[in-house]
Amino acid sequence: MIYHHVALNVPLDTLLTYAHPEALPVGVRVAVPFRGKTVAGVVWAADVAPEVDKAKILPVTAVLDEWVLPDNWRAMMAFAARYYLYPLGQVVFAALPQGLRQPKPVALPEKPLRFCLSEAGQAGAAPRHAKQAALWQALASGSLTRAQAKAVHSRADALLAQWQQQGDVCASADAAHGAVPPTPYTLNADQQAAADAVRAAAGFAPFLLHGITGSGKTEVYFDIMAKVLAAGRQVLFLLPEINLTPQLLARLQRRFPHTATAVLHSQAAAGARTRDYLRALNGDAALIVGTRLAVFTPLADLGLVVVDEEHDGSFKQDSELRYQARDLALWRAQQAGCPVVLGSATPSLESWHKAQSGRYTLLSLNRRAHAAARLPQIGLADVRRQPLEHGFSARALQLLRDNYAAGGMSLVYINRRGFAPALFCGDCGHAFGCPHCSAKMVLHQQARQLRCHHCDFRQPVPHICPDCGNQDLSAIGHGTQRVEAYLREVLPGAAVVRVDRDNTANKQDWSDVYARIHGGAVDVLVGTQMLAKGHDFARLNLVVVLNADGSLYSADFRAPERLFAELMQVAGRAGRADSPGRVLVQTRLRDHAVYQALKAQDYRRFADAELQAREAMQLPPFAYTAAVRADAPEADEALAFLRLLTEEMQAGADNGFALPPEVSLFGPVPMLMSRLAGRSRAQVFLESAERRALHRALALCKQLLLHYEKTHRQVRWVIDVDPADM
DNA sequence: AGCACGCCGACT
DNA sequence: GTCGGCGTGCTC
Repeated sequence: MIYHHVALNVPLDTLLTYAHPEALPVGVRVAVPFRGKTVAGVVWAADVAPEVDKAKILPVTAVLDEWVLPDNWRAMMAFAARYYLYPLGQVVFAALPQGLRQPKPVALPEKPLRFCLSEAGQAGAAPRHAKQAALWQALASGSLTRAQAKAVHSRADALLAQWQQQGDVCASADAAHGAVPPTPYTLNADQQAAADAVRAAAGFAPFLLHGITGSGKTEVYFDIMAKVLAAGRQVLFLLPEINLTPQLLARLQRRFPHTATAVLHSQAAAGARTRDYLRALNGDAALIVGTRLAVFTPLADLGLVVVDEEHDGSFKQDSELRYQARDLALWRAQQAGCPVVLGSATPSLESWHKAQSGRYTLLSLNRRAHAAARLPQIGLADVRRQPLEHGFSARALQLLRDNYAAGGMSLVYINRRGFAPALFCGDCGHAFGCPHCSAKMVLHQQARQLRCHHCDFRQPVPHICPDCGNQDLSAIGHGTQRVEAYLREVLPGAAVVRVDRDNTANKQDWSDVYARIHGGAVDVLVGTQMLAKGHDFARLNLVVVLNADGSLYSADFRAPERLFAELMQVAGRAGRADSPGRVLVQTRLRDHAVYQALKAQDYRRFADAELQAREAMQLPPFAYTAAVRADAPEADEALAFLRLLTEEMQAGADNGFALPPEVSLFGPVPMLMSRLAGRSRAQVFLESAERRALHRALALCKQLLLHYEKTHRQVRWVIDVDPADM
């Protein structure tokens, strides 16, 4: 019997050992018995010396597949497990699509047939019928898969069969790489320089593409991708969920019509995801486009990585395996020895710092791609001493009225759902908090409910104060619903549409609203973050931002960075076509660096000032950080649990758990939201200028956590490496 | 994570 | 006497 280490989907830090008559290839999926059930596993090592009693070792039930997960993919899994201190088996299963997590065989998808014109076909004449001629033309310019042909002509199946029989069309069963047509547009000088720099790169080469909104980053990506695809290599293209729209996919399809494309994101159907995953593994897909989870796709021959909107928070997974897809994408590019392009109008300070210090090559697009499109004018309304009408300054109202009168479309941006963010007793000051969280309940007028936006607890709106019996309860502050109601009042006749999670829960709702906006049937949009990203609204020429300051009062040092990126993005919604837009931001902190840089639309100024402050405080990117978080049902229980850990590490005595001298430890402290969904929460912060020292400290933390969790079974804990927020 | 094993209170 | 509470430990 040969012994094998097998990775299973269990929270164990060791691999389990199984026996098989012959040595199995590493990376092959197997079915194995585990606790009386049959589960899937991935062979990690063959011919190992068993560390456990041989009598306990069970035989492999079945070898599932004829293909294996490649070595470079397994190396990434091992890296992620080490870096994020997460059990290897669970990393492996987090990286597999649902269809490969079950102990069932899965065959590689058949190589899609590609159709092209035969010599006879090329010599012959195109059909007269216009639609048929279009398909014929498409076949003449390069090979098409069945699906691609169908996109050109709905009855492509029958036509292909007919033409094949006539000998005009032939089919072949390979080539993920069809012909890459020449670039259909002309890059401007900045775009060309950026594309040339990446095209000239050999081996691992990281680039930061900083391009203002509308500067045409996508055309630069496409131009670079064209070269790599034409060379027959694979491209991994990552983007935030919100940007992975049918519009973008259609654009890719138009630009690379003959390239086999895999689309990987959480919304994709399970079967399609497994199929695309395996096509990428097998080299049958050349372009792999997707959200953060696509970074785990096994790839046969990676030649380029692109991360669009690299600053976007959605690249960080905030549960289970807490990975940062942008960082893993860089690791993959390094492993594959290929260029990686990170693109953004407002890069993360981590990436900007690396570009400034020369570790990344900075590429800048400083002009809007369409010369006619001018940058929006951004103004600040100081609302410190102004009386506000339902949250609006007089200037904001005037702009909205004028724009409506002139037939423009406006966006009122407010980062609060609901009617009012809080309900108070006018007499005794009682505030209605969530019974399960340390947060105020939000008033939802239409639903006649108080709702907690953190745990979704709901209760009917009370009419009397539970403390003093007073009936004078007042709603404080403004949410989207209240703003919407007020705008209908002051702009009679205007079509006011609210877009937030409450009324746009599903895709259908959104596409309905989207269609109305594009049909020109909307005068004023009221919305939250949902509206900030991804979509262009041609008529939109005025953006009013209410009450943006909130996050700047928070203790999170990344709040200004995020607010700046968010406001730049919202501002970019205004006037993207041919008329310059106007933006008015209401603030009580007009002198804050965020607003001054926003007004000047000067990312560099903001980033450089912010980096100076970060350096002075020894915060990221000048230090590496990690958080150890715990939660438990009882108040202070999480705090007490983490104290066990920190006391051991700071005891001074050499108990084997002493904190390395290069690492600073802060806490434990209750989390900002100290109670969530009925559990108390606390965290410890670790920080070091040296990554290795930080990881040594985390390894000690993990040992202690595994030890103490045995006697504190109600406590749950997580280690978050490079946490995104505090 | 699950799931079985085990050692103490309230029931037939 | 037993049924079952969930503390403890293990999974190849």
